[in-house]
Amino acid sequence: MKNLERVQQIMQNFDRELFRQNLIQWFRNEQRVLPWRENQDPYRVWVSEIMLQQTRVDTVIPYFNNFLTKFPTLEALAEADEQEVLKAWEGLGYYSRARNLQNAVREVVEEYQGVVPSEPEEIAKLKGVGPYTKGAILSIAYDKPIPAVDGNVMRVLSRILHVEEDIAKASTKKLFEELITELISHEDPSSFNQGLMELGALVCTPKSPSCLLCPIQEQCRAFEQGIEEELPVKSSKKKQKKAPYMLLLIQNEQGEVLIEQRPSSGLLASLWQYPMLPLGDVDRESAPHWFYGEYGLKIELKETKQTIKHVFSHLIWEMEVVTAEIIGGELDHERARFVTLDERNDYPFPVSHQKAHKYINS
DNA sequence: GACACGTGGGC
DNA sequence: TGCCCAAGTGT
Repeated sequence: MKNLERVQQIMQNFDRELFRQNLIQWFRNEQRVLPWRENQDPYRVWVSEIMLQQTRVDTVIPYFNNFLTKFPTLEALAEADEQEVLKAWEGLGYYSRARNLQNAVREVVEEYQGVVPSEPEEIAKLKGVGPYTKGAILSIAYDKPIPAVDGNVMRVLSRILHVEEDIAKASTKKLFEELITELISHEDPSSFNQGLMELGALVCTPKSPSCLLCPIQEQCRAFEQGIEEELPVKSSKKKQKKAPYMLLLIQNEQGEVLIEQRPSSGLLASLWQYPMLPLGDVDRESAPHWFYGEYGLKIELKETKQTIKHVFSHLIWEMEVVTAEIIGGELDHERARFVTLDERNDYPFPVSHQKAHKYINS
């Protein structure tokens, strides 16, 4: 069935105006006080929407406040060093968001005279601004009736309208965008979009939704049938692959520790870490030889500490932490350097390697 | 369409 | 413990 046809089928006998009124009224009364809701500044809305991608509100709040203090304007962010931006993002995860945001902000400053574009076609070209973020910024900052479909919206609407399509599929997201296009309030698209998300966050939660408190209860098809817990339908993801490493803690005579910068693309791009070698590629016995070839330093393995386990969304690192002593050679590596423990604090580290900090002798 | 891309919290 | 999740995007 074509989407348009499916949309008509779903929307049959659904009172859109009642839905809009109840949702918007509820949002105006019940919305949380959040730092990015102080005003409609497109820059603030933009930063918040990027940070909130796949990330909880409670986690984002302190990062948002710190980020806006360090980079209060588009211009301030455009002029900042990338490393400084990554440091402000340290611990938030999905670090390409930070680099894409800064790139896009630089483009707005250079190509749009520092004004965040209010046209869908223009804002959609910016790096890191996908269909969701486009709709969120345009509706919240510019009051434009554009859909902003995230996980909340799909969950809430799948229940209210009884949609059984798998929300893990991209095609289902398109279906919801078309549904929202039919449903969205043109009077207050900002409260409508935010209301849908707020409802998903506060009432129509993934587990044990609070249907008795729901402003849309009388219109909810899932509640009517008592199947709210069965929706939305979502196919499960596969589990992570394990990747074993040896992580090396190496200090020179001054007590400085060896760190290196990760490649500028891929996992944890441009962040810093302790040298780490993939076990399996290299075994424990040949590790010093491998290390000499890579870094130009002759080392001797000393003490084996604990193994750090770090779970990512798609893989698991198991890092055996080993201290090593320098017995010769000279550091010869593009992206590696010795730093004092104080200096180390200025470098953005992924959480996985922050876990190794405590094994350093200081 | 499928997979890479982080982290911390809840049960 | 392990799995699911939380305001997605890029390739």
